[in-house]
Amino acid sequence: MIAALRSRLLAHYRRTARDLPFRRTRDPYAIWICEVMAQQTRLQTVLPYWERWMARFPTVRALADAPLGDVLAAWTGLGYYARARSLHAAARIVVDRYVGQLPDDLLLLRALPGIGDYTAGAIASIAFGRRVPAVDGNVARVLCRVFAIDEPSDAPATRRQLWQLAGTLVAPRAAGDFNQALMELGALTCTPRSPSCSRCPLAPLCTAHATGRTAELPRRTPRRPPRALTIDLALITDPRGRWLVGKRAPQGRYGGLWELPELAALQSTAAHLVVDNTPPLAETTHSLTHLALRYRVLSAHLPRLPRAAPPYELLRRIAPRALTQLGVSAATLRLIAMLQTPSWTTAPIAHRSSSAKASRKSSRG
DNA sequence: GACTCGTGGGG
DNA sequence: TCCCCAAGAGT
Repeated sequence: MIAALRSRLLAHYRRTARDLPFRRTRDPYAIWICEVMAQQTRLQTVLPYWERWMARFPTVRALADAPLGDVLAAWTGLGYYARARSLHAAARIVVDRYVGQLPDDLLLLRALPGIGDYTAGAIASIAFGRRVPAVDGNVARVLCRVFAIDEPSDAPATRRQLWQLAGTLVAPRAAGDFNQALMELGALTCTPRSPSCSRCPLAPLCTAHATGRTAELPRRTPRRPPRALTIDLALITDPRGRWLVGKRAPQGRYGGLWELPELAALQSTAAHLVVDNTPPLAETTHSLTHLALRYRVLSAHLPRLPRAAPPYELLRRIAPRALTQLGVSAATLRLIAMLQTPSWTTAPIAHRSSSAKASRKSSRG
């Protein structure tokens, strides 16, 4: 069974594997960057970011030497910004402790910030040929179906079981290919809904397929509905057309990124803040996994630059065009575009939601 | 163990 | 339109 699974999977992979740019390198750093970018993010989304990143920060040392602000700017739009902060911190550790060479040991990799069980296994197997498993969402789904695992795939006990199982399956002399093959099978063939069993190399071995249960496996635990949160932002323009912007403290949501300051933060520190009694200049909704944000941009006035106040560690005045070159969130990019686009700002209120496909990809650089 | 942390593609 | 869920990690 194990031998058949390995040989079928590897043969299928070697015949059909996508020609992805990061599969053309064995540079552990390049693979590391790719794996971190791919956390909870589709490969298709990652590709252009990875290409730009490798040109901008070609080596561990280049990354370690760069200011965090440059690193966050390169991450703008990718989400989960703690990944960029961890990557930067880890690069400095690798330079200080390992003379710029990523360690080839699973536990040493696992100890670096931003590298958890999956990423450690992926780097160790793909970049260093170690015989270790790497269980991501794809692998969990494939294994739950092939072995008809009935418990929710994200339950801790199930996850332990899946890692143990994957460990016994990994091909001894082709661990990197084996792990990638399992992931690619989950991404392209054994998909969450309507899997393509007719062209799956594991279908003859798959219990879910044999028993007609591919639709109900893996079992999923229901997700709680997102909490609604309205955040009012201040647009404060000086005579030179610069905007007051804040740099968020490094921890938490959007940590280290720049944005229009939250009204509440300014009110806690600025005595002479005046908020115009007019409709919002722009308004947008922005959905996170567990949060439904609603941003409103209100026109306001402030005679002097206020002290920084949480969640901001810095407040500055800056030209809107320059703001888009700093580390900002996708939501901030969209708000900037709305505030600068005549057809939006001449209307009483500019409305856009994160699901409005027309609002995608503003100008950046 | 339960939460938090982004964004976008696809059904 | 809405919902699901991505080559997860940290607290």
